[in-house]
Amino acid sequence: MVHASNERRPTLEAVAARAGVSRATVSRVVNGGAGVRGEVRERVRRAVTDLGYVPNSAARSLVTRRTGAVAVVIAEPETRVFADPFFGRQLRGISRELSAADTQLLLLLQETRAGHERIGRYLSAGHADGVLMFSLHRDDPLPAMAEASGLPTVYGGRPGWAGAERALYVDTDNRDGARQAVRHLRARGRRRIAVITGPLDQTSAQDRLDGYRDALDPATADPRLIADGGFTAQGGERAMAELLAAAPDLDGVFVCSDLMASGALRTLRAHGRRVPEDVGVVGYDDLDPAAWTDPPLTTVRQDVEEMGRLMARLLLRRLAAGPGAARDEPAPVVTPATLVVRESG
Amino acid sequence: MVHASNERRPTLEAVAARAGVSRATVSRVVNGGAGVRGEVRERVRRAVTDLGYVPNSAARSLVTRRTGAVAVVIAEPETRVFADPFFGRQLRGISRELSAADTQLLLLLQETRAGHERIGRYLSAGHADGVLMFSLHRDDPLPAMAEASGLPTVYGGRPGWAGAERALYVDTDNRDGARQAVRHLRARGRRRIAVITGPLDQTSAQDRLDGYRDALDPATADPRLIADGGFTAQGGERAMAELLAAAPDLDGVFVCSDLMASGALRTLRAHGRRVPEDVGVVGYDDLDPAAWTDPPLTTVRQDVEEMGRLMARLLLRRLAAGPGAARDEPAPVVTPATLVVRESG
DNA sequence: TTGAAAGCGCTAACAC
DNA sequence: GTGTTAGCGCTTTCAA
Repeated sequence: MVHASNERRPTLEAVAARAGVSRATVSRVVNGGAGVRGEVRERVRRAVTDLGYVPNSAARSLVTRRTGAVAVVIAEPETRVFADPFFGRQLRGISRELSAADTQLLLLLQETRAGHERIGRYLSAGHADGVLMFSLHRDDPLPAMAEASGLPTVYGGRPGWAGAERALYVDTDNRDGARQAVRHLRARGRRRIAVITGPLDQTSAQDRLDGYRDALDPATADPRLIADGGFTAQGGERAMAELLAAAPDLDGVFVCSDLMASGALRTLRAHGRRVPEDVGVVGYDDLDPAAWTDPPLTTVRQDVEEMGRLMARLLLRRLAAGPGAARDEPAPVVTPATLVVRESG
Repeated sequence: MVHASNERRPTLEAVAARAGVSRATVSRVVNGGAGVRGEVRERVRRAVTDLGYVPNSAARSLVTRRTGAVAVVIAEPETRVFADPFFGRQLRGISRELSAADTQLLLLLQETRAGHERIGRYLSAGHADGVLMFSLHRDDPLPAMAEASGLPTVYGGRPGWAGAERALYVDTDNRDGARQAVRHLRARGRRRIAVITGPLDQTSAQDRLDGYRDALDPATADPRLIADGGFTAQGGERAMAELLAAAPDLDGVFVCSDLMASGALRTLRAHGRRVPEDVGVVGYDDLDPAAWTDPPLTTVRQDVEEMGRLMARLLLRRLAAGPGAARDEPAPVVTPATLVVRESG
């Protein structure tokens, strides 16, 4: 049944009238039908279908204090969100897990600098039951918004800001992944290994840099071998150019995301450096770009979709437990990283 | 002021008590403060701040029948959404326009085949005041969901399904853009011009194919010169390979999206065809990939972000007008397409 | 198993 | 200007 936009949608009342029962009974049927005689239940169901009744969510959540929705807040400028397959993959994992639990995903984009204000209000206004946030920077105002809203929150990536000790999060072992990457380059005989990092106010970027340092031969450490690529393809392109200028003799580079690595490969080709003959390249993520690059990228695999799934699962568990449940409290999860050897290094 | 998750958020009542006024007065202040004495207004504002009061949206929209939110429904598998910069750009335009109107953007992803059911329910449940949809296919069930919800809806791209005559939409002149592309190739002396299309159950893809046919020398038309690239980079790669196999003598190709063109260029390079010397390539979109390709891509520019803006503006106008307002009814918008000549063809 | 009634937090007449 | 009051559509005791 279709409703013109100017006629009001049917209410419980209307369904009740049509089925010849009370509102309470209709409500029971709509919410599963427990404790209602089979025959009556069928009658009500028919009335619901006939009228095209859909419960009004505002009314419902006013009394239940539940919305059945989870907000995913994205702070990055949308350009990055939609350019980096990382976000899409993580979101897919989240989306799959939430819809399995019949929970709606609300994607909130913060596009202006002051946009976190709006997002804070939105969360505090009770539009969602919980919050998922990822790719946060050190002084991001969003965690405070989530905190103020009082909503259960799960972070993607270990939080780096002060006071986040008790925060719930899902991350991979970035430091270990980076170590594997650099050890691999060394094992292949590379002696002068550079790194292209992400923005260092993100823990994932910092952790990978730390791992690089861990695995490097201390004798070869050199600040000129470090450049920030900002986790974008163009940034990777530029950072690679900077590295080549500052250290023309480099023979290996660990690039902290596949997207940046695709940019770095472009620069290397433009400069006439052969990969892997002249320079060995290892990326990070093992997402689409990795398989497509020329040559195919050796990289560190993290299961991004699974991380999204885990984030959602953690949050759903928190929500199911209720606010007071101290026992069976979920804990942060750190997933492993694995080196995937292809042809670039 | 921060609220622990187990204590209830303050209500109007609480603010009223603290400020020593009635709920109605607080409500007035919260909604702009018209008709309230300055002194009282200040007192109330202080109470609001002290208590960290944020209006409960469920209660509010229950009575106002407004949510202050607009749903953007995305039907494509998320992989495509997050791989094609087209979506991101359009979304950015939408996002900018909506936030200027203090309207929240809700991104709804349909990830399972049956996901439209959930989305239909969500829309009908009154979570949003209006709907934005784009990139629809001919037999997509989503428009029917929007229709059934009774919410004002604006489409991105001319609707192709039956009964959409009165639908409101924003599009570019795809057919004309395609004509420009092909005419350009012909003007550069190309005689055997192929086309890589999008999925032909989308009007944008069909219109571009029609434009290709319009501008082609009828004598050179040949079904072997047409391949479907599905609007993905991998699809473009594959389609280009098919074309080269079926028509090795082709000397030009019009690729109906930049993303597919990036794939096509890879294939051409792999097959040893020089661009533009051996084969001229023209893309469509003029988004990021165009500038990055090697060689830089000649393409047809459409202002995707502006199209997003226009979609939002159209919807907001509809919403402001109210359901009954027949006069000043907004009409579909078709924006122009312009050829941007670079080096690929 | 079903119904009556209270009330979630807010806005909007209407009265003062 | 400000307060009183009646719902918005739903769930949920509590009685029957």
